Amino acid sequence: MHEKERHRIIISAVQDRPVVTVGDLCTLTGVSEATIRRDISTLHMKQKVRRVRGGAEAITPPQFAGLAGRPFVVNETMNIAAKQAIARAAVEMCSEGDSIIINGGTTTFQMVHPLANRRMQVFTNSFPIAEHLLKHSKNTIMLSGGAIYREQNIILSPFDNDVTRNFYAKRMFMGAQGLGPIGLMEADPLLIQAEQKLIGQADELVVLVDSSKFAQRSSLVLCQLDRITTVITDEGIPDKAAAMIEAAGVNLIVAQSGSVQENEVAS
Amino acid sequence: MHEKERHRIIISAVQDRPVVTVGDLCTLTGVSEATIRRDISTLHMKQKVRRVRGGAEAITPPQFAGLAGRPFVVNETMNIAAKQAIARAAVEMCSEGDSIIINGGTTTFQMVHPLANRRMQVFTNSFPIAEHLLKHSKNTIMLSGGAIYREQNIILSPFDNDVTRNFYAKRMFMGAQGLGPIGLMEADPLLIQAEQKLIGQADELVVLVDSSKFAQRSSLVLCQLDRITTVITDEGIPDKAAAMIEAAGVNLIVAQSGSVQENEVAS
DNA sequence: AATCAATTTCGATCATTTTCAATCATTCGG
DNA sequence: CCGAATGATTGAAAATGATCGAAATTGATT
Repeated sequence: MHEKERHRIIISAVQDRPVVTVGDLCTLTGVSEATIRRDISTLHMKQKVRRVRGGAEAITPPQFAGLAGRPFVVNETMNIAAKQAIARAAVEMCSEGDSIIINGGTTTFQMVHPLANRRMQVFTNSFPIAEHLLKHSKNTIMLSGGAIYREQNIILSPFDNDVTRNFYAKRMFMGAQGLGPIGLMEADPLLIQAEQKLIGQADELVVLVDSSKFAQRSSLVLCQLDRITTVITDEGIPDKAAAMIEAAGVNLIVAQSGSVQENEVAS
Repeated sequence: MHEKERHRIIISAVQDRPVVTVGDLCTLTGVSEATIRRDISTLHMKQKVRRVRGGAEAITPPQFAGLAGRPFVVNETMNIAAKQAIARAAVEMCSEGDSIIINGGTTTFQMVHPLANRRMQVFTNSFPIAEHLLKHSKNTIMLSGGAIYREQNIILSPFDNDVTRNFYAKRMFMGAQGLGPIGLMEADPLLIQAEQKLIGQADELVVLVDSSKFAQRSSLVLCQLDRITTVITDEGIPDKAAAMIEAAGVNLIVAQSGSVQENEVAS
């Protein structure tokens, strides 16, 4: 077995498991411990693996624990105020007891706080949203089934999910990557897939986008403008975009991020 | 067991209970108390856990206000050692990369800690299990869809769930309320429903019951003995029960909760 | 409430085992 | 034959487990 081959094996092995021992790699490659140690040493120099006592581990810090499943990675501190105002306006559209669908995303996640006092039926494909509502509210939570995608923080199934198909709601709330004359745009194909499974399960489609999204362009178009019932955004929306939305016959709600709205509870 | 692995297990363990004792961690990892203390000490330095007398606790204050969605409230501090030993034996049945199904329950929940070091495919109907594994392991998590029942902490759908139906696994692990000559018994109809949806999706059915369960009787029979492949229990099992199980042609594994471990081989 | 005894837990130390790094001999390919 | 890579050996370093006295907790009694 050649050196390069062993290196590939070692790099591949540390991906699969948190740590690989020298002994493991010996049986895996069939060479002596001394050689494995030399390999680990050179790979450590090349920053390909991290050398630890007893073997090697992946270079990625073992802090993944906070990364996945957490609400959202250091939650885009930008626009957080606008997102919260938008989310609050979205929740205010709903009455007690309503059934709604919330598609996963950083903006829609902000809905969990105003939802804390409600008692509604919430269907979502977002693990963090379900988790938060489960722990901090009395809403009924329904979850779509499937694999949990750590990066996007959504649950998605390659199969048709009858739970999804049988759940009908008054409104579906979703975010997006961009919103333009072409329609609603998304960047991640996985998100597209998730969203398209849910669209059509609700009477109204409500889109939550902060005003920066009107400048964004993305290659993937999710649906056309006239499929949208309502757009909720913040005060920064350009006049042109507002005109475009209203021209398409879509309701436009501009959430006041600054101060007074109705009464509010901080959760 | 490697140092890093132990650290992961410790970090994982402090998540679901206010404090973990040194003894718990010993049985969980199979090393001596001295080593556990040293580990806690280093993790304390790294701000990963807080060191307290008797063991360790999570660095985050016990702010968990939500009553539901919590792993399992104060549920049975009793038998916790036996349950952990049983769960550990269950995980040791599996190899890296295996696909398994874990049915929700207090005993099966203990499988999350030994699973922290694994990279397997885990399908579950338990929100707490999914949450823990998502945050503290690199396993692939698949979740069944449906409503989240707060009391039982499981996800259940009134509809047929194609995700469930399409997921096939080598083994399914489940707990139970009781195990007698009549078969496997459960107390809650909701759990029966959830379990019956999953049985049949795996080649082997492994039942995790601590020895107190052999005395329990319940009105609802889930399945007959011969449907079970393996029973894992603790040393307290009555001879009569052991005879009954083996007479039915079911494998019986008695997990040693206290001390002795066999040698262990990764991979 | 205060004190004392009994139990548990901790920290330090030391012996044992495991792992490492350096050295040297051997093999392999040119 | 040379040089690079590998394997083996050995003393050093590190990790682990066990032991024991000290400190803390518990709870029982006065």
